Amino acid sequence: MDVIEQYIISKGLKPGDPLPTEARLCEDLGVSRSSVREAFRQLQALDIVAVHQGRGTFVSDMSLRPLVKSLVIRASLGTDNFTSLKEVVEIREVLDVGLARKIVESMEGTRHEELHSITDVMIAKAERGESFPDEDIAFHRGLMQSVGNALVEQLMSAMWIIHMAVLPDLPAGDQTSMIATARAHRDMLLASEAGDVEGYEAAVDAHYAPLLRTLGNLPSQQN
Amino acid sequence: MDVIEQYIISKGLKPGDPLPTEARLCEDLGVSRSSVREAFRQLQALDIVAVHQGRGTFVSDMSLRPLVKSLVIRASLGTDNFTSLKEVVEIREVLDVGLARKIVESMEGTRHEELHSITDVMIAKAERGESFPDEDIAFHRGLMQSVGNALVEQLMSAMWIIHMAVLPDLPAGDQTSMIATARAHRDMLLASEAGDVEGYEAAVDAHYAPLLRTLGNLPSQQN
DNA sequence: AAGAATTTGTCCGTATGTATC
DNA sequence: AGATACATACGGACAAATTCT
Repeated sequence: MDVIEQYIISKGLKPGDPLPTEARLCEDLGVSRSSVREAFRQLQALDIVAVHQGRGTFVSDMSLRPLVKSLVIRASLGTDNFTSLKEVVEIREVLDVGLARKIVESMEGTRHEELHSITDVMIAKAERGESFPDEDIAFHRGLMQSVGNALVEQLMSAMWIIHMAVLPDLPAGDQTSMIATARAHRDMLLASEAGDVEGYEAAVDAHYAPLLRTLGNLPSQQN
Repeated sequence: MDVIEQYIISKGLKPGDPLPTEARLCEDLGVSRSSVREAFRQLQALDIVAVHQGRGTFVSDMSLRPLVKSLVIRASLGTDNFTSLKEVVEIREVLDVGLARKIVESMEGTRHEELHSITDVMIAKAERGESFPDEDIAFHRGLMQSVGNALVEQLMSAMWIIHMAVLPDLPAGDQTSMIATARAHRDMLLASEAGDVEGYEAAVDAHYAPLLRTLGNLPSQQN
């Protein structure tokens, strides 16, 4: 495994570049095919390489999918499922709050039509009693994009995916909370465009409040 | 792999619990040793299971070590190494800023002697021109502990380990920056104990300023 | 369009190193 | 010290998928 890693780094390979075949590596490294395959499997699990039957093995894009898988399982195993989920939601909130200044700084004075239409759809759906997971993730992704940090973006998306994987159904609970959540999104957008950091932080609070209240009160459940 | 995951989840196994032996799984699932081993290798890479020769395979603690490995390689491959590293440092900063209110809230009115002695050592070392990586990680870990979110703690530690793995040497650069960084740590602590959120945020800024300046100005380098 | 070549997926059998009792 | 249980490693064979001729 380490040898292959060093190979990728030393050759400066980029995602998509092909790696030597299993047979080739057996010769070069003087090990059996099983060993090469087990090494590739580990790198595959980390999304460092991608293996395709009949084609070969390639450098992958090293996404945060492994993190998601690991944390989803972890959340499914905690004494009560909601402590783990609460930690994930808190990270989401910490990222939103921690990026407040950067986001407001880069959004101030602009107007993002696509984000506005997303929040409009959110509020409309909430008033009809529908949930809006797709709009939710799209909104947060859009906000994060403005800071120009790919890792932050992926981390936020990862936490959101974990969130939905552990608790697929309700994003908030009753319709009152859903409408409040939808409006909080709009308030976040408006505050950022207005350059109002405090307003943005308050909206983030309002955004997570109903969810955290639900998680705090909910009893434990077995899976 | 999925079958084993489901096995862990359905049986509600906790870290340390033993899994069936490879031979056993071969029979139960009707597959060969190689397949079982390759599945275990993937789960091992994700730190979901731990394999011990001569003893067996056990549920592991699902740490964020896989994330570290993945991001270290990613950072070693970016067009210039410092864009990746800068993203990691920015996440550290976002976590510190995003946790400001929670930290100050839980620290206000208390006095953490061990954290004070850490910052004292930091400042002393900085004035002697020595770096202080151990004290640095210990300090941030100690602060994070007060919020009672294990995931946040691990995420912060992971980012710090990546940081040091990619840039093992200088934490800041010249001695002036090092002293400023050391003092910023003390200011973070004092502000949190005084319940001063704005002061805490300012100290966080001062803490990361020299580092981000260095990263922003440094030219790219090959590994 | 058919067949050959390449490459990964799976399986089997055997021998070896390691930990536990 | 010996026996047992278990993972590690190797080599060979065939199947399945993809690509090339």
